[in-house]
Amino acid sequence: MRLGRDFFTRNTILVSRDLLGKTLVYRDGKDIYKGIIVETEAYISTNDEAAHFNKGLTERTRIIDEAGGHVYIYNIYGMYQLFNIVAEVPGIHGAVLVRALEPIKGIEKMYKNRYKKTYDNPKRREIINLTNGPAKLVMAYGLSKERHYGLDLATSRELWIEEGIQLSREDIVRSKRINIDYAEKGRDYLLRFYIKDNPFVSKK
DNA sequence: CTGATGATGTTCT
DNA sequence: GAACATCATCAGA
Repeated sequence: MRLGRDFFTRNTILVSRDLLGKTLVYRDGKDIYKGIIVETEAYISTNDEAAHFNKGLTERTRIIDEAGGHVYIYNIYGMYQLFNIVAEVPGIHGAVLVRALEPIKGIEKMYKNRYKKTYDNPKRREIINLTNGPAKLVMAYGLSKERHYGLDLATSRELWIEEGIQLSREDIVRSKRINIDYAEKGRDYLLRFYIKDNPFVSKK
């Protein structure tokens, strides 16, 4: 069952935590991709200099003003794109960065998207490396800002979130976010969540 | 396994 | 003109 609007229009930090264990589904024509979300980060509207929308919205971030459930994809370092999910009700600004997935379906296609070669007796290392980072999962799924920016996960026919695996409290680890040391306010906030001992988590 | 380095171009000042 | 929510690759151990 797809998650509806009510899941996404809650507090950003709760959405970020509750996204763990859920399934990100992408249907591209006849290809279906599925993966369990194993790592997320929350970016919030107050006192968080790491958030792109900290000083108001721009052309890049405008979708964050919409209702929770919309897709925010942006370019980084000139060569990568990262996938985020808008949270909160319209007018409140918050977003969740999806940092890592555990591939469930469409693995052979992901492999081709990532390595540009056919899937044949892959190494374990290559499978882990498919989706264990925020730009990697975008490449594996074949998502892009041009095609998917602004899609609504609550209603889209090609991209949505489903229930996945059941987690208990002790399966969830909370820590500082990655690579935001430039942010004086916010660098030490515990807004990163990941599934304990999952091999696809990007960093310990 | 770890840590260091270079690639690369959009976005915002 | 600087900054940047990253990754692949390489050297060393």
